[in-house]
This record gives sequence, C-alpha cells and structure tokens, in this order.
Amino acid sequence: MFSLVPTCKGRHVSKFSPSLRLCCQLFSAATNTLQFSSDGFADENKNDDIDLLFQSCTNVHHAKQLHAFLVVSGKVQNIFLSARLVNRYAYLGDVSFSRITFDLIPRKDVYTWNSMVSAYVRSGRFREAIDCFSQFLLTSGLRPDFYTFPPVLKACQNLVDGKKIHCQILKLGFEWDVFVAASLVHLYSRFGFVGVARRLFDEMPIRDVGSWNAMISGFCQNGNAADALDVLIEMRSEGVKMDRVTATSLLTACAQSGDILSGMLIHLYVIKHGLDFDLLICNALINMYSKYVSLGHARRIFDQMDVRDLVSWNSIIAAYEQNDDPMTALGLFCSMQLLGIQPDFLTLVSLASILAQLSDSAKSSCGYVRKLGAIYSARTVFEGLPIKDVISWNTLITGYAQNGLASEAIEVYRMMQEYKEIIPNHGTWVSILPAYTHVGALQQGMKIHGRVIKNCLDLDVFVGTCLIDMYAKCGRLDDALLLFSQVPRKTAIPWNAVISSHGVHGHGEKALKLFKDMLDEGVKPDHVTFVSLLSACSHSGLVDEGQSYFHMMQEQYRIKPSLKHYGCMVDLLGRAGHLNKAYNFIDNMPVRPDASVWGALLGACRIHGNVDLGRIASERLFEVDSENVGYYVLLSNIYANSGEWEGVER
DNA sequence: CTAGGGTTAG
Repeated sequence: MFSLVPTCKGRHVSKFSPSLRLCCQLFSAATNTLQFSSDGFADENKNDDIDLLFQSCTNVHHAKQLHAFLVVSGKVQNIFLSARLVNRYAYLGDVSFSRITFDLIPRKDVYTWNSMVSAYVRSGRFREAIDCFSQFLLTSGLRPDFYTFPPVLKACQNLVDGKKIHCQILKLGFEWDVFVAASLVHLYSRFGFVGVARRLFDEMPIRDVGSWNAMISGFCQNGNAADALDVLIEMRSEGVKMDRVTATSLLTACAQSGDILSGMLIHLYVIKHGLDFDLLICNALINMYSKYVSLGHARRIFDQMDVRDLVSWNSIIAAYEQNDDPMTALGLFCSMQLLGIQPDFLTLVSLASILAQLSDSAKSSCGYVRKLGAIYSARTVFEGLPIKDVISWNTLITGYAQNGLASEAIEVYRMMQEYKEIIPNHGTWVSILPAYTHVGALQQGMKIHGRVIKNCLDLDVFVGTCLIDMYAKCGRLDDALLLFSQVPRKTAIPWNAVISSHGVHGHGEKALKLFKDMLDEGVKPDHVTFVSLLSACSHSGLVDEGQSYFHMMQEQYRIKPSLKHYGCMVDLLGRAGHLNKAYNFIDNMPVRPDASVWGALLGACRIHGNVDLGRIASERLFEVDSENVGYYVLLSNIYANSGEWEGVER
C-alpha cells in the first residue's frame, strides 16, 4: 500500500488554492481505495478518480501545484500520472511544460508518446508534432497504435508528408479504423484532392457521423457548398442525423458561398433540434448573418447566447466594423475588455480598422483611443500566437500607422525584426515608411531605403512614393525629387507625393509647375492630386489659382469634391483673409460640413482676429464634434487676442 | 482531456 506522507500534506497543501486543496483531499480519499504497486503504478480501474483530480485544475498554476504535490509524494514516478500531466498542461495551453514533464519520464510507453504528439497538435505546433512522432518511431522501439495517427495526420502541412504517413498506416493495417479513415478523408480534401477523399470515404466499411462530417467539411473547405449540401442529403437518406459539427461547417460554407437560403434552413434545423445555444453554431451564424443578412440578425444571435468566447466577440466586433459602424464596434470591444477577455490578433486587426474608420476629430478627442493603442501593445497578443506570418505583421503595422499611432507601428516593426523567420516584404515597407515619416525619423527611414534597394524594390511605385514622401516631409526636397525622377510615373501616385510635399513646404509655385508637368506627360490627376494642389495654393496664398483648380477638378475631370476639398477651399479663402467669402462658401456647400471644415474657418478667424465669425464657427464646431478640446483652446486664443477675458474664462 | 470531423481575418 502506498500512502501519502502526512507532513507533505500538511505543509504543502496549506499553500494551495481552495479548489486544489479540495482536490488533494479527494486524491487522498482516492488513494485509500487505490492499490499502488511498489513501483507506483495505479490501479487502472480507478482512472475516474484521477481524472477528477486532473480536471479540477482549471489553469496552469493549479496544474503546477498538483505537479509539485505529485513530485513530493513520489507519485510522479507513475508514468500514467505523468502522461496525464503532459495532457493537462497542453490542454491548459502550456506545451513547454508538457515537454518538460515528458522529458522527465524515464520509461515511456505508447501512451506517453501519443500524449506528447497530441499536445503539440492541440497547440498548433505541427512541425514539432511531426518531429516528436519521428523520434517516437526511431528511438522508442515501440509500435504506434490506433491513437497515434489521427493527430499526426492533422499535423501534416503538405500532401507529401501526408502520403508518407498514409503508407505507414497501410503497413500497419490501420486504414479502416473509423478515426484514422476520417482523418485520411480530411487530409486529402484539405489539400484539394476531394476525389481521392471521396473514394476513400466510399470504401469505408463503417461510417459514423464523424466520417460524414470529414467528407462534408472536405467540400466546404474547398469552397464547394453545393456538393457539401448534396452529401448532406445522402447522409440523411442513410438515416444519419446532422450534429453540431455538421451544422457548423455547413453554415460556414453557406456564408462563404452566399447561399443564405440553405443557411437559414440549417438554422431552422438547429433550432428544431435544440442546438441553437451551441457556441460554435452561434459563432458561425453571427458570421453568416452579418455578412449577408443584417447586423440586427447577427446581434440577436449574439445577445441570446449564454456562453460567449473570444471568437464570438471577435465576430460581432468585426460585424460592426465591416458594416461601417466603428463606434458600436469600439463599444463592444470595451465591453469585452470589462469582462476581462484577452484580445488576440484578430481582435487587433478589427481594432486597427475601427481606428481607421473613426473620423480624425473623433480620434483626437479620444485620448482614450490612444490609450487603447498603448494597452494593446501588440507584444502580449503576439506572444500567444501560433502562426505569425508577414501579412499579419504588416496588417498590424498599417493599422497603427494609418491611425497616427506611429510610435506603436514602429514598436511592432521592431518586434517583427526579432523573429528572424519573418522576411519583410513590399507591404512591410509601405506600412513602416509612413510611420517613420510621421515622426520625422529620417535616419531610420534611410536605413529602410537601404534595405529596399537591396530587395530591388526602390523602383516600385508604391514603395518609391513612400520614400519620396519620407524624404520630402523630413525636409530633404532635393532627395525626394531625385527619387521622383527615377520611379515610374505614369500614374498619379508619385506625382501626388511631390506636389503635396512642395505644397506643405510653402513652394506653391513649384507645386503648380509640377502639376503642369504632370498634365503635359498625359497623367490623369485624381481626387488626391487636387487635395495636394489646393492645400499647396492655400499655403502659398494663391487664391485665384486655387479657385480655378477647384472648378477644373469638377468640370474637366468630373471629380465630386469631398469634405477634404471643401476644407482646403475654406482654408484657402480664410487664410487669405476672405473670411466672409469662406463663410458663404460653407453656407453653399451641398454636403453637411464636418469638424475639419469649421475648424479651417476657426483657424482663419484666429489668424485674422475675427471674434464674431470665430464664435459662430466654434458653435457649429461643437455641434458636430463636441468632445474635441483643441477647438476650445483655439477659441479662447481668439478671445484672448481681442481682449475679451470673460470669453476666455467661459 | 492519448484519437477523427467544427467557428473569427488580411
């Protein structure tokens, strides 16, 4: 008989959490009835008690406490218990501890190896899973069993590896095991060989609902919702009922192919069979309804769920974000925060896009949004990510950079460089260069220029334009022009950059000259060109020219002025002192002026000391953007300059 | 919870 060492119990258990303390009591109760042989093996008939113990560990900390307890009581010698620890750590998301535990097991059996392989697969570390499996074959001298192969097949990231494993399965004669066969069906369909998968499926001697699901999801993952639905009909004709997995994969396929009618029929089936509170089904429904039906439908599903996970939150946030409602999306993000749910990469992608959609004024008023940027210092999120490809990084960098969070963008880029397997590409340069430009980091920008040349991308229009912009904004207009002379300039993109950079440096005449060159070379200006041109005019006081370009844009190029263009015009008239003209111009605008338009007028009123119009402008401004403190400061400046001290106080 | 089939994105 094996008994717990009482002192261990007293000393260590007292430091445990209440739930784990309860566990240990259960464990000691269990050991009274458990038979341990002298080498520490448990009686296999009592596995249920041990399961209970392991299942009570709901986080890694608990598992480590239990682990320590098992070590001090000598039970870690038991390879069965150790393998359970391997599994438990993997389940709780800490594979590295699985590995440590695994390495310390002296005599490993098939169960031990299977546990380690599936631990890697569970956490998405497929490469390591395959390596572990090879090690198993080469070093253990043991024969794999039925349990070994399904995870290994899942870990195969290409068909060549998959076929090798398939051969081993054939040699061992495991191919008609229901689980193994389903995994093979899934493997072939994942890589597009739906025909091979179908043949395997048809030859299967026994098929359960899991086999059907493997076949159906095979079609779904190839974007073939119609064939998947045909298999569904076949399945039902054989009397096999759709389960939650079938429903989830079909709903996803329907959402992808836009077959909403079928999707809604499946939804009906789901309701009829009481599956309408299933987490994964609801997540799939949110996705489908938000894409094709309405936000309201998606929201109703979300609201009625009793359990929501990160995917649910990400889905509903993305739903609002992609339906042009960034404020609601941001609100949901905050609620998620308050519930203590940790965001992941997909949350960040949505957040970046939300920030991009919020108007500039909304953003500047939210010191709060900036704070979010800091909190979501991407580091924490990225640490837990299994897959980090270059596009993920680019997305994040762009998200920050386009929202004026340049230093965060630079921080993310810096982190990215720590991962040597990530090779920056074209998209990386296009996202990081504007960030350096924004903070005026010429040295860093030039470093990138060097790397760009090495990658032969300096003559790319997009990268080249970012470089032109960088040099120009950092005050190196000559270098900018030199680069400009080298990039292809059949499109408006590089032209816009040089025109705007001359404009902001007050070289209005040169900007107009460049615009003439552009027209002479037969390049068609776009709406951005005119924004650059109009602002160049206003910086240099070229009122008449600006007005004539504003007309040219509409009459000759049929470009409808945007709020940006209107803002430039107000700025142009206002700076030049034509304040009433500017005010009338706003009055006659066919669209509702936003904060930037009123802001331009207010700025002009400050320059020219016009208190009356300044007051009107600021009143309008507070109507459209009540939260921006910047305007209050501007207004109080106007009062102060004109000596109206009560106004300043107000 | 030593095994298969399932959800969010650029």
